[in-house]
Amino acid sequence: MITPRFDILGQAISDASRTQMLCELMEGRAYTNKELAAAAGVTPQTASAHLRLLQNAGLVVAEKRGRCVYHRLAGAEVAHALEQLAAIAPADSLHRAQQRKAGGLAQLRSCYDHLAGPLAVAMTRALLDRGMLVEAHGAFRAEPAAQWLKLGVVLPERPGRQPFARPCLDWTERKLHVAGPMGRQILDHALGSGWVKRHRHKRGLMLTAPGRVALEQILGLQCGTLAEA
Amino acid sequence: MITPRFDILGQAISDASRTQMLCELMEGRAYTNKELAAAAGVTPQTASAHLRLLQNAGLVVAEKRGRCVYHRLAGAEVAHALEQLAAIAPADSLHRAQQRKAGGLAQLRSCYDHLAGPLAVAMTRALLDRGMLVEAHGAFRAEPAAQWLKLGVVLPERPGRQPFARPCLDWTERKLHVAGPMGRQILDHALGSGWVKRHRHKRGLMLTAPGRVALEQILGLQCGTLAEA
DNA sequence: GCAACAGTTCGCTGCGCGGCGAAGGGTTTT
DNA sequence: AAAACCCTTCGCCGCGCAGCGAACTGTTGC
Repeated sequence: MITPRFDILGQAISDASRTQMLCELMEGRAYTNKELAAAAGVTPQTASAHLRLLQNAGLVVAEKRGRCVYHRLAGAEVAHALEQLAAIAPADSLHRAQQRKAGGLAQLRSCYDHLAGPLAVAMTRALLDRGMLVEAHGAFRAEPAAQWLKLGVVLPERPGRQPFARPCLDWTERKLHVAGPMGRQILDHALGSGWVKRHRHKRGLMLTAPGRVALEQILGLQCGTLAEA
Repeated sequence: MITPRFDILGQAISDASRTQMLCELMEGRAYTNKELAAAAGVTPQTASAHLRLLQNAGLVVAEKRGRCVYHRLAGAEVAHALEQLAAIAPADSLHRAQQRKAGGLAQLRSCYDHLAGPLAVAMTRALLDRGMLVEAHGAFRAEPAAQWLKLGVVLPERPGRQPFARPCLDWTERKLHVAGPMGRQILDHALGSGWVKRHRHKRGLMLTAPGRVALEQILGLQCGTLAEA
């Protein structure tokens, strides 16, 4: 019988501590063992064992620098597959409720290599409303517009094999936002031009004043209230 | 922290017996407890426990009829997610070698609701070569052609939200073949017109003589040798 | 009614593995 | 050199769970 080794992968994500770590890593940044241990609520030595397992499963890669070891997702395919999985995973209302109570956590965050969170969903909504994006064949097609450059997006000359603007289902909102190369360009540009900044210790991103102005000018987004993260 | 309940899903697919069952179910047919138990190499009572777990995870649904209980995948999303998972799962050469030795097993089979296996890959290859399909944006775009009707495919008037011809990565070959509504239409037509038949006890599909002729006429496929499954 | 069969429930055993404390490399700082 | 720090390895405990045999329910066929 034809059986891909689901079990290795499945075993890797079958544990609550490991899924916590993976969710943390979905931010796209590299994390140390200690950080991930704290995120999962276990001791460093336990986290170490988990990370080795994730490494063996090919989900995570490690890079040693000085006395620290930085862990990150093995690649975009891994992030993509985890997204897909999250899409069919049972939504647990308990978690969502408690994260709302925690106070607008993660209004804006990064999802491996692109923006996510309610604000990213709103941006996508605006792009669709303005006709800059068109949903077709389960993908986003980008229409030529001068606004794209203002968002830091350079449209490709000809369609590539991979989707340029891939829809990604937001974990919290269960709504689509822009991933793929376009999503990456937008995130890069937003970070580079200071529209958003990474929180120092908390997870997630922060929309700056210039960013708020830019999004309002370019997309007509009223995100003043959204930025109170 | 935002954590979808990966763990429930992960636990469901973390066991080798359960993954065996899931792979069996990926054929798209409904199976009894006993059949799945045999496929996984465990006793019926063990399989029963596994199936209840898969049911709770929302991956499988059961339907009682007479004294038999028929189990099937919960839906196309589940099949799709499992495909994605298989794409990043480590390919174990051991299994592939032993299945080759077993004698051309699964030259043609069904992958939930569409054709898969080497022959399906060859068909897709032919469709691409003839320009009936074009790969773009990570999806297949269908070009109008009279041949489509001969394959039982009715092209949609306008692009839908979901991809009409979705590429699906074959587990064994690691090559693309056609899934999505188009894939389903092709499988339905192939079964309806007697081009392929389901094996009585073995897994997989069988290409019939009329089917071989049809594929050669329509797509120029020389699949005489491929059909020896 | 009885036998045969599909499926489930129960109780038990044994392995696997998540978790931590203690101890052992390495690296950076004082 | 010593202290502080990050990470890992080792050994141990305890839970969870896969697996089976035995027994039970429900359905089909004689």
